[in-house]
Amino acid sequence: MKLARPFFEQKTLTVARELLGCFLIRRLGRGMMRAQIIETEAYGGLKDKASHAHRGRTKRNEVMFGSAGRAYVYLIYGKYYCFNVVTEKKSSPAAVLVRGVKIDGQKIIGPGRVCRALSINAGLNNLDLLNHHELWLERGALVRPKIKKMPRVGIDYAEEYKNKLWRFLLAD
DNA sequence: TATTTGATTCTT
DNA sequence: AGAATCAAATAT
Repeated sequence: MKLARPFFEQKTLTVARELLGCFLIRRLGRGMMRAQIIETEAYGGLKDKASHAHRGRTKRNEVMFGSAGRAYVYLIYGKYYCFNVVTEKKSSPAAVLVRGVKIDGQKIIGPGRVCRALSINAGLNNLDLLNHHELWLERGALVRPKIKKMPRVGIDYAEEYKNKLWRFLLAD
């Protein structure tokens, strides 16, 4: 079942937790890929010094200021793409980064690797995941999975926000 | 206009 | 431990 708007409008930490076990579906021509989300990170609001939205609206991050349920895709280090899902109401810029998935039983760890595996690039930035036939999200199992919390990766500059346990993983 | 940077990954 | 690589953010 496709995830709907109210799901994405929840608090970012809630969405980050509840996306674990859900499926990211990618359709490419005749082919279809089904990726189970196994690792996420929350990037919340204007205060979070690790968030792209921390210093206000820019060309890159403007999607985070839009409606929940859209894709925020950006290029990092000139080489890799990162895929995020926008959360919360329009006035509250926030997103959840998908850091790891499982496709056909194979773990793909790292946001750049996830995008490479699913052919996600900047052309998909700002697409509405609720109303799209090439990329969308579906609910996982109804039972609550066991979840691990950890500090986020690659944000040493984020001062008092760098040790927040806003990284979530499915416990194996 | 010029310089720096980065929610990473791969090679040495 | 260091390099790759570039669009966008920040500094000038």
